[in-house]
Amino acid sequence: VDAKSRSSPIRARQLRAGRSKSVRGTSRPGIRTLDRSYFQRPPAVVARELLGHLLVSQVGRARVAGRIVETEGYLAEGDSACHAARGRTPKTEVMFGPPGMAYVYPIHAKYCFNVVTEDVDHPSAVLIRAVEPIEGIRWMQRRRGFLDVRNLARGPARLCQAFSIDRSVNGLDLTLGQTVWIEPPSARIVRPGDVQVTRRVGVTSAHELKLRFVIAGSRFVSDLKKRR
DNA sequence: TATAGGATTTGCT
DNA sequence: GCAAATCCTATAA
Repeated sequence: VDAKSRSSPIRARQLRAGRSKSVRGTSRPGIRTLDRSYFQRPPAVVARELLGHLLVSQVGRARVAGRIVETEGYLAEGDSACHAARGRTPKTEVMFGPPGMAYVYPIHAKYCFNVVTEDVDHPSAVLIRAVEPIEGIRWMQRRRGFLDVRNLARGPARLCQAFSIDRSVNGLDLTLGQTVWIEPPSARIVRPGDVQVTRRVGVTSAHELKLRFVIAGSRFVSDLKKRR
């Protein structure tokens, strides 16, 4: 890792991702990733549209995938619950960069996975809170230590454990289709009427904002209490 | 160096 | 329903 990449976590991650391409060989012609313009939109829009998309991770031979059923938006302005609201720090650095990058942060000895949205210096993101396991369930069960499919990726930290997402994924370019990426829905399109909008889970401020999006009726959402 | 608190999860009552 | 577990980050001293 040279001096330039050391000064930029994002660049460093890109370099690592580029190197891993030949090692892991996860980039295949068949993979359809979302391009940067998809993420270059307001977090509430991206959060809503990501429902039904496929979150994929591939580490070595372990490929796991799940249908996104719950997301939350975090705004660049007027949102005290957004980490970037406290300013630009090493932790929030990635949010201030280009859209389409992974923002992974540690909390309570666990991790949460976000996608950076909007433009540079406009720090917003979408938290992926839950997916419905679709592929690689055996890998998820091994990583989680639980067999119950319903609890494999129900909740942001559980999801990260099942998908093997940790701090090394922070700053990863999700448009590359390497290690972790998101694919458009192949079937079961989510209709507007199937989307439920509620207050966010767990935040200790900005309770008034309704930025949580769930596929109504899904058994795989993280918070089973009826929120408004 | 110390401390408080967090976009959580789990197990026990 | 409640509280412990667990550890990183930011802030203050």
